Amino acid sequence: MGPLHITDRHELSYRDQHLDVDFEHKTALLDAKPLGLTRKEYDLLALLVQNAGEVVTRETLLERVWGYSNQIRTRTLDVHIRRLRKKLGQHNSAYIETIFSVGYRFQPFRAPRVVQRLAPAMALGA
Amino acid sequence: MGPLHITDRHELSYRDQHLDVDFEHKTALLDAKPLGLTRKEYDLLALLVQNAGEVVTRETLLERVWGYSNQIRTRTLDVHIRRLRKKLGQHNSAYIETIFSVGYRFQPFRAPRVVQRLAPAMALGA
DNA sequence: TACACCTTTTACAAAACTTTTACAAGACCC
DNA sequence: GGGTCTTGTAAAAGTTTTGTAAAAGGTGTA
Repeated sequence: MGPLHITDRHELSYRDQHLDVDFEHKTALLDAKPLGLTRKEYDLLALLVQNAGEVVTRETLLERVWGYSNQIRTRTLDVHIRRLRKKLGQHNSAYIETIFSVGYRFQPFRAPRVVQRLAPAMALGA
Repeated sequence: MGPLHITDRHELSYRDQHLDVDFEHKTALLDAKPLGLTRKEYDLLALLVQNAGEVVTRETLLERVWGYSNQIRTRTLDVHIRRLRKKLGQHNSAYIETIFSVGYRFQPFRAPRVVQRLAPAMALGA
């Protein structure tokens, strides 16, 4: 049906302290209660969650969730992001970050923020 | 002998005791915390860092980061340098040198040399 | 058809970012 | 020191991107 085929990672679900996304059944729970996402909202959240910790560009989102080729000017992504955040309630801003002029990034709840660990310094006097 | 060995090669990242620049993800960490650079700030820092130890002329910076041809009079480079330095915090002046009338130079962090005093010079009230 | 629900667009507000402006401060040369 | 050019800085102005509410459009179903 949808233009979306998520196979980047083969996780069956995502779970953290508050959010629970079941990729098999395409459902999402927040604090154990159904989020009641629409199709597009779910697709959007799923794509972000499956790339948790990494920026997903607007272009990618529009292509994978909407099937839009580039160069299409629309605000529908913004509107869906807004509704997603609304349904995520208190945690919304912690979950979905805006990367200005690039896209959005889903951050796991209270996740370690460091993408790449600092290696033990090669410092002389360390 | 610095931690960085850049010639013409495309390094994936730069790293020293405090600063960590990921050219792939276009992110920068200072003491393991995201630096929160804007696009232009990142581009500017990246270009300087990729030429660490060498002077990058104003002309080059304006051309590569801004796409400005020569002979354009603008202060935007200065302003961006200032904001970069601000975000680099304490280490800013050590990191970004001004080469008067020429340009700027990024210098890899060097651990402050421990001065070996022969006498027990812990004289605070000197 | 009428209705309920979902999606997209529209129009404007707000926020983020960039550039310019104006002047202060510093560097260089005589 | 005085003159001149360059850089530093703060703030204003300008531009672009994102947020938001509401309306309009679309789809499926009873």
